[in-house]
Amino acid sequence: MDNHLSSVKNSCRLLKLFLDSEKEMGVSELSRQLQLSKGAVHKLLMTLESEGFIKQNPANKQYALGYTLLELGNKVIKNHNLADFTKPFLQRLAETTQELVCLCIRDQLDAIYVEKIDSLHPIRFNVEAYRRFPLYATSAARAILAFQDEAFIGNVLQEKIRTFTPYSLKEPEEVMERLKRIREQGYEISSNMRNVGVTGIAAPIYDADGTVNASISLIGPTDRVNPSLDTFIQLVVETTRDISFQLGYRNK
Amino acid sequence: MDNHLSSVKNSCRLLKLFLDSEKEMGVSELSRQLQLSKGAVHKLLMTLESEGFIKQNPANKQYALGYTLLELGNKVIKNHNLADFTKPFLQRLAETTQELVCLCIRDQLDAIYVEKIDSLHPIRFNVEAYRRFPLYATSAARAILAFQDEAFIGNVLQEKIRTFTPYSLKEPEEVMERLKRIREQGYEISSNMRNVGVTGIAAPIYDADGTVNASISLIGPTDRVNPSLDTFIQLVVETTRDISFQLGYRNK
DNA sequence: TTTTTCGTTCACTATACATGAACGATGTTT
DNA sequence: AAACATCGTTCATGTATAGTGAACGAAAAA
Repeated sequence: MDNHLSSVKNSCRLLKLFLDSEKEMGVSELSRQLQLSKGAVHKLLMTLESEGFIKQNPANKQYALGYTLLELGNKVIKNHNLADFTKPFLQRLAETTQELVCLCIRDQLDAIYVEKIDSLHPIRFNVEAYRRFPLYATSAARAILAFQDEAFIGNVLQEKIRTFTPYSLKEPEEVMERLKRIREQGYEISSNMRNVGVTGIAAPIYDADGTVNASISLIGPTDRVNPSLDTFIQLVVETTRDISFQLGYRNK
Repeated sequence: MDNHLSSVKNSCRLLKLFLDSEKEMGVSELSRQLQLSKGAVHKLLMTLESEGFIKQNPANKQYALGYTLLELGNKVIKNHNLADFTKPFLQRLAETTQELVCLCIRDQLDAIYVEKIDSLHPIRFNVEAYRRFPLYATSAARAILAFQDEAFIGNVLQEKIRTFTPYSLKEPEEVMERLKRIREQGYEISSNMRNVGVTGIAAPIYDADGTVNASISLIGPTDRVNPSLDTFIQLVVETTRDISFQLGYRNK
């Protein structure tokens, strides 16, 4: 808060408000949520609109996100060569297992699915790509979190833990225990924690220097995943091992 | 420039610089391009980074776009229901023609492809989605531009015209003439103007109130498009007519 | 080694920003 | 229809803040 540009910070916060809103928003609503005067919000919007970051609907004077953000977001993926690089591996894994396969990365204190191959089963589970979620929440995320240093894990777990189902992990200690098991066995498997009836299998991707900032996970209905559990685990682990090797990681 | 927030404007300009850069950028380079002091740029970057809009590579201290922009960009598509709505129409058109089919929209003074179905031919042409380009540059864009009011068209054509091939339109008068023909025949067809050896066929989508802000285009190698030209034109025009009708547009 | 260029920090002053009230327009309630 | 509420937008004002430019150590280039 100290050496930050307040109006820039406000504009960032304003833009992010649209992430959790399904509709357009007006000056008054934004000013309430940001706790800023209407005049200030209006000026923010005018500036952002002139740069294409915001778009006003002439019909109802309400505001929405602008297409320049689409350009910028697309550029982020392009810059992220890990997604390109791992795509063939994901495709092969998806083909042999016929289940949803995702590439998950860490960004700051959050996890994001940046690539996925959908299952072709008529009954299939889906995840939301490009949207942040907590690093303790899914198997893919925990497969990354497990290999961060202690201080970082402490940081993540000190915020109030969000639960998604009655089976979600609730206490930091539960998560810590799970992370320990992930480190021991090299992969994570969990059911019902993010969505009931859904099982995920995930394993970490190592960089050349041995750090973990990404993982691959296989996600599907528990009924269908369980019968092939051992094969699926092996396939996921092998895939991440291959990728890590290609990235220059050499397990002693 | 008057009632705009300068630091917000600077931050927007800074972010956009990354669109035309293939690599990460440092404080000095950004400060040169923005004509701002290094100190100011550094403070901008610190603020943007704290909000996830920018990411610093610890290895070389260079900066790149952050994943929050990925979230925001994705939200823009979700909000844009025209893309969802037209997708089935696009898919049908792509299936019958086996060529690249795109949905193009207008945003301010630019055009953007917001949806596309790739051709399955081994030899196929591709376009860059989610990236702005001038409204006079492609058949899809001109199919939109032709139906804007005169003042707007004048605005677009008064900026220096960018050419992409030796066959691109160079003079405002040439464009105007072409737009007239589009209005007369209801569709646009052009070859070699954006890419040599490529032909595009495009027709406008009308809103319920009769305004045009989107178009559909079929794009492919001239050798393959020409033999079926008349059928393709008819199919494109019919598709846009169907969509316009569904949107509530009633041609007298 | 020397020299340049880098990212980062800091004190300082002009100025640009957030405020809060007032405006007309729009839409809701009585 | 009339009264009311709420909307987006505008504006003058005083203060907090943004941009400057020099100085720093670190890292690369010569």
